Amino acid sequence: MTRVNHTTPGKSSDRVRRREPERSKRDILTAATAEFAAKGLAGARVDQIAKRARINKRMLYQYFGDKEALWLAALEAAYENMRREERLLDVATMSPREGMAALMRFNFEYCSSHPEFISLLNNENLHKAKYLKRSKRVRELYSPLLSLISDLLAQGQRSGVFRSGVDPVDLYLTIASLGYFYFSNIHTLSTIFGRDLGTRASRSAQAELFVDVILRFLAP
Amino acid sequence: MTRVNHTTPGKSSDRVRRREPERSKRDILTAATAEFAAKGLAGARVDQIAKRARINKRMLYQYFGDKEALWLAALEAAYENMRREERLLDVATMSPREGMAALMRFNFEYCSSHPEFISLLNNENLHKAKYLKRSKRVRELYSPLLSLISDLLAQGQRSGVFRSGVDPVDLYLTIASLGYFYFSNIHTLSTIFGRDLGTRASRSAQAELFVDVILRFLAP
Amino acid sequence: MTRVNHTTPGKSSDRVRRREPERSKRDILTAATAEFAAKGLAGARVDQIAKRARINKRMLYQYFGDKEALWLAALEAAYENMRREERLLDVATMSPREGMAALMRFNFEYCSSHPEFISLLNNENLHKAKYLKRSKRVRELYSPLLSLISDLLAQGQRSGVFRSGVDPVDLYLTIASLGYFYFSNIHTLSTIFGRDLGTRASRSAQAELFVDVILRFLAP
Amino acid sequence: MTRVNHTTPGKSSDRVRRREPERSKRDILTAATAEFAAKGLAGARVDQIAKRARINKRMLYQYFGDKEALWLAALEAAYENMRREERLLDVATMSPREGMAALMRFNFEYCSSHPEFISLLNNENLHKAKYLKRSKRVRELYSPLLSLISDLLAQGQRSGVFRSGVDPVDLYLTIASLGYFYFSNIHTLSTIFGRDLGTRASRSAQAELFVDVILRFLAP
DNA sequence: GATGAATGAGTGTTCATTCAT
DNA sequence: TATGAATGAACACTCATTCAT
Repeated sequence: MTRVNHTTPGKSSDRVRRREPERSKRDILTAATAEFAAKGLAGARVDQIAKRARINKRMLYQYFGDKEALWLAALEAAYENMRREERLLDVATMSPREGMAALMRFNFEYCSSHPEFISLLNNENLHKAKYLKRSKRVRELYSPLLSLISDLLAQGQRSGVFRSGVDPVDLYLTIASLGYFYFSNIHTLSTIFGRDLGTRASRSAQAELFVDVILRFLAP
Repeated sequence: MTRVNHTTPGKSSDRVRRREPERSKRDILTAATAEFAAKGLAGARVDQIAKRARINKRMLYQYFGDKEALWLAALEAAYENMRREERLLDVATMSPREGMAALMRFNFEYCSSHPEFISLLNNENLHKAKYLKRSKRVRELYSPLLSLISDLLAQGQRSGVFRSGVDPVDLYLTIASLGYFYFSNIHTLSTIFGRDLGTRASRSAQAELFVDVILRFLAP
Repeated sequence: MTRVNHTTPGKSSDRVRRREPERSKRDILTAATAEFAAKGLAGARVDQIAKRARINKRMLYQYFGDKEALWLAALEAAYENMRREERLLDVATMSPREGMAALMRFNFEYCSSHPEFISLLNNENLHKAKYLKRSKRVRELYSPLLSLISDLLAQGQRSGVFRSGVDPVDLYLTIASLGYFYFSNIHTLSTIFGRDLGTRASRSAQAELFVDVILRFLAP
Repeated sequence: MTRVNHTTPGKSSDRVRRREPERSKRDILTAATAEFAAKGLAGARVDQIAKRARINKRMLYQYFGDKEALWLAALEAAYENMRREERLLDVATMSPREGMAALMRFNFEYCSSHPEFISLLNNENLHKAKYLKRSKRVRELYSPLLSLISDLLAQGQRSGVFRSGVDPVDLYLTIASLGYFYFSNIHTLSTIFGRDLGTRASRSAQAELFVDVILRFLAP
């Protein structure tokens, strides 16, 4: 019944992980993202998140407060990750048409390879953005993106490849729509149309179609 | 132990409704649609559905089997309602450009006025269309719609207002994307952009923008 | 919605059975016996009994009162049926040893072919004979049986084939034990011994063994 | 909302028991055995078991899985307890006749003092040994018992006190029948014969009668 | 007499969260 | 810091019984 613990704190070979709060936190967030994405906020199970993260449930509450706060943390991380990768595109160095095409393709492909992003956003909208409204960070992420689109639009107009009169927010919404919807509804659409929309060929053709939609919309 | 019933026999507005199975069934489906749309499949509460429908919970199980079967019934009804209203547009009698614009506007406005449709579809996709796959009816609803789009496209090509080479399914996906995404993500987008995208003015402007996107895409 | 009923009461070809209360009652009792025997009093479902009997549930309550009264009715019927068949043996005309052997074999075989008898008795004992105590009829059934055993014993003692000093109730309990236990516990015993005790060969050998036990017990 | 705890920390008789999983498990099993024995599997209430065990219902599911697994655990424990006590008899050191008499008496008395054993077995047979079939442990308990009976039989035959030609399994079934039936049906039998079969005098006389039955059966 | 829709009190089971160790 | 046993409130689902028609 008595348990003697011979491990020395700091020893990396400890069977029980100790004093690695940052790693524990990251593991929890990764596990939470997977669980929330797979089952939604209501369907996700705190026990399952703790098990996936291989941490004790108590830690989860210690680090994040409660399930809802953990949800917000996962949501913020999803937004940040998306925008971070988007920034890496370095669209500013491209030609206006190439830049717009790259933005469209990135949005489409990111949605394809990050279903958790779509799932978290859909569920957050189910809750009328209740949790996102508490976030101070996410709103700031969109300002640089809209600036970038504005710059591309202005540059394209000057060089005559884009028409004038297109609002950057309108354009962003159009790009986002085309990128998001296909994967948000891929399971119902595949079922209804009787074919798998997730194959590489389908996705690739669809991406180019949507690039075409955008460029025709912007054409003078 | 004694139960006093103050209702008058024969009065149709009795608080306790009896012997009206069809009405009970309809009430359950209406209540279920509202509850599922508001909270998702996992978040919805059977007790709450029964209370909203003003029926005994037992009836719900008698008529629909279980929560999941009720979910599928609500989902099927949502699809059918959408396609039924769409058919009432009578697009076939319009000019090709008017018809396409009407389809785009209808999709956008239906999503606007039927948030439950979006919510149910999103949640069904969270479950990878598990329940929709059991449905025999929904798949049949899309065939007439695609025929209609094909006819409009062909007619527009013959009269020179549309270019050739546009696939009907691609076009449908584009229309659906633009109609769906805006309202699917309206809460997060409103939060991020700091303004209410749900106002009449916003919606109206957005609808015309998306009609423009579609017509430019189809233009020769 | 309106339903016109053209059937005349008394017509035997009615789709809906009418005015056959005795048959309905018998059907209910048969169905109840099967359901109670299969699942016990607590596990049996009134809905299932009504469905098996092909009658409306309301009839069941009309004829029998409630589930517990129906249980007692089934229990009484089981006892009566057993003793009725036993009387048909006409043991009184046999020699003492043949008569005792016949009683033993009958008990064993009746338990074999009427598992519902065992099941109902076991369940009634689970309830500490709570329902049987309300019965006025069952107690009377045993008096003739004990008289019969007494007569056989006396006759056998006079003719020298049985020893004296054997109490009729003791003997009855011994016979009943050997007949009952094997089939009451046939599933657990078959599982533990790894062989099916329900085969015709097993049963037949066992019956003769138990006849032997009884006759050796009675032998001078 | 506020919760007042009047218990003194450190006192071992705390009303709220904590951190004693083994004791909790044992308490659950004890409570389950009592509840199952009193009401059968279908009639037993998980709530009641939790209340009797003075544990939270959740623990019951944590430790045993579900009601049916708990049933099997109680059933296995009942078998093991019976065979464990039987082994303590140390029959092997007795004379053959004394040994057989001791086995018969033990079986009879164990059934008398452990009505839960009979009740659990009866209910398991109602379910056609569905749960016992999943058990790997119970089958092993019977092998030593049959060996013991075989040894006693052989020894008694060599010393001339038993006849030959008696099968150990047949003998075991006879002993078990005589021990089991009387108590399995004690309530219905007491009701029918109009006297309490559970008195010390009745039981004692009955035990000796059944010992007599066995010894006469084995006599040369 | 006969129907089956309707009911309220429960039934087994699960959950997010807390607390003694 | 870390553990996992413990909790109470709910959850989906079921039941014997009643009642309007």
